Amino acid sequence: MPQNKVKKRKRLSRGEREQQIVDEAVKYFAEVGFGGQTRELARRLGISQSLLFRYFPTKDDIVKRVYEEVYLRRWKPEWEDLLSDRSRPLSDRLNQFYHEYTNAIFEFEWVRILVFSGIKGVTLYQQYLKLIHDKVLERICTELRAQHNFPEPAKTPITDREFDLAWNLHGGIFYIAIRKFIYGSEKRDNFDAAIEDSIAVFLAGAPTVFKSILKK
Amino acid sequence: MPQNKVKKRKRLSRGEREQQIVDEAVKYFAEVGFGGQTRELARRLGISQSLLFRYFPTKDDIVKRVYEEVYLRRWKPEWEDLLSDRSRPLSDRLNQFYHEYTNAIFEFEWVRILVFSGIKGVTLYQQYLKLIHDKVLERICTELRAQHNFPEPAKTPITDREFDLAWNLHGGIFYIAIRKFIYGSEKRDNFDAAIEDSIAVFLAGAPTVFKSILKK
DNA sequence: TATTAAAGTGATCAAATGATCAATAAGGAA
DNA sequence: TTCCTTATTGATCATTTGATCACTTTAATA
Repeated sequence: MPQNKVKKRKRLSRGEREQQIVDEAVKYFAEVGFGGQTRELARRLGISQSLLFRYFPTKDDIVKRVYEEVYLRRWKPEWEDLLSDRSRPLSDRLNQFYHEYTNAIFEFEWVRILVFSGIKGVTLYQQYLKLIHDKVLERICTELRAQHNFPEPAKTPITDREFDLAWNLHGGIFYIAIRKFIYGSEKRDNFDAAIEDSIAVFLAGAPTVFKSILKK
Repeated sequence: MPQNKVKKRKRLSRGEREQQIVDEAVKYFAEVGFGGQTRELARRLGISQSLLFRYFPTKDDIVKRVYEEVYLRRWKPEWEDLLSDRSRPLSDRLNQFYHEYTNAIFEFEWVRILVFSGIKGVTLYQQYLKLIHDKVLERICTELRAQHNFPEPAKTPITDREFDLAWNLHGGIFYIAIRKFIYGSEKRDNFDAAIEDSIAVFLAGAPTVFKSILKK
């Protein structure tokens, strides 16, 4: 009878092992928060705790790496073009963007790491908010103006109030993820209908308010 | 020259000391999260660390008490009547409600404890979301129907899609607080204008979507 | 097969941290 | 003033936990 195959599974290459550690760290910290212990992380990986410190000088370095892993790789640059593609109705573009965006983002690990990072006072998420501001909201406001023949942003810069409205749409959608993954109070999995409706309300209601904002 | 007045300030009554501990715990944990240490909390209170355990058996009991302290005492029952008061325009009612609500809620301690509690898996916040659902969103949907002569909820129950729209409004507003107190990316203090505009968009856009939801 | 660079481990340290308890002292009652 | 309840404290325990290091084992290479 052959040896039970429980042992002798070590000696990965530097790169492989490192990636394996990072992947498991993302899952683990998303589950328990960044207070999780290195021993438990090592146990889940099936390696000794000391090995972690061969790959990362301190626990904090693991945490930082987890941030990077989670924040990067999700944003698709083509979304920026999508939002600005005036050959299609704005409604279509917004629906496609938020459909794809929430598919990429509405995920247990991502949302929880995101919220935890805010608590740790990390600035990475602020950068992420800036990305949303610059690449999404700014475009939404611009396109909405174009659709209704309001002045271009080059002439009349987008006001705080316009950005606030776009934030309200975006925040309302993101708040679904918070209810689901942070508070566990939302049981559904598909939010396409909710998102479609939110966009419809926004497109039906925003022009009126934009108009009152933009008239001198 | 009299003794430096640094000492001899102890022996409060049971009730006073307990309240003092709770108040400081709210501030402290809101600042650093529930990973904060009992020694530091005691230091801020100017008492010995061991005294904390005379008032609370474990640190976790302090944490639980902090939850209660933060969640209760903020909700004003008169808001429920306010939202249903059909002698006033719905727009006025919503504006007054969200003005008062955000004034009561948009506070460093409250928002952060709220988010932390989600992370600790505590059910208290789920109760809070249920409160919002039952006392706020349900009323908003009902009033919006009434304003546009749609069927009453007693006849046709409010649908998920209608609740989703109300959540979008509410979540968008609450997301302002998250940006401000969790991520520190929002520097302003007054959000009345942003809230007014969000409500205006909702009231202008929602009826159309409600109509398409409610027609068979 | 022998060599060797480096992946991996177990033992252990040191600091942090929740909790306990015997001793102290404040301050109201007698 | 004296007594006595109890609020308060300092010392200390027991665990947890991040980090270190000398030693072991793997597997590519000559």
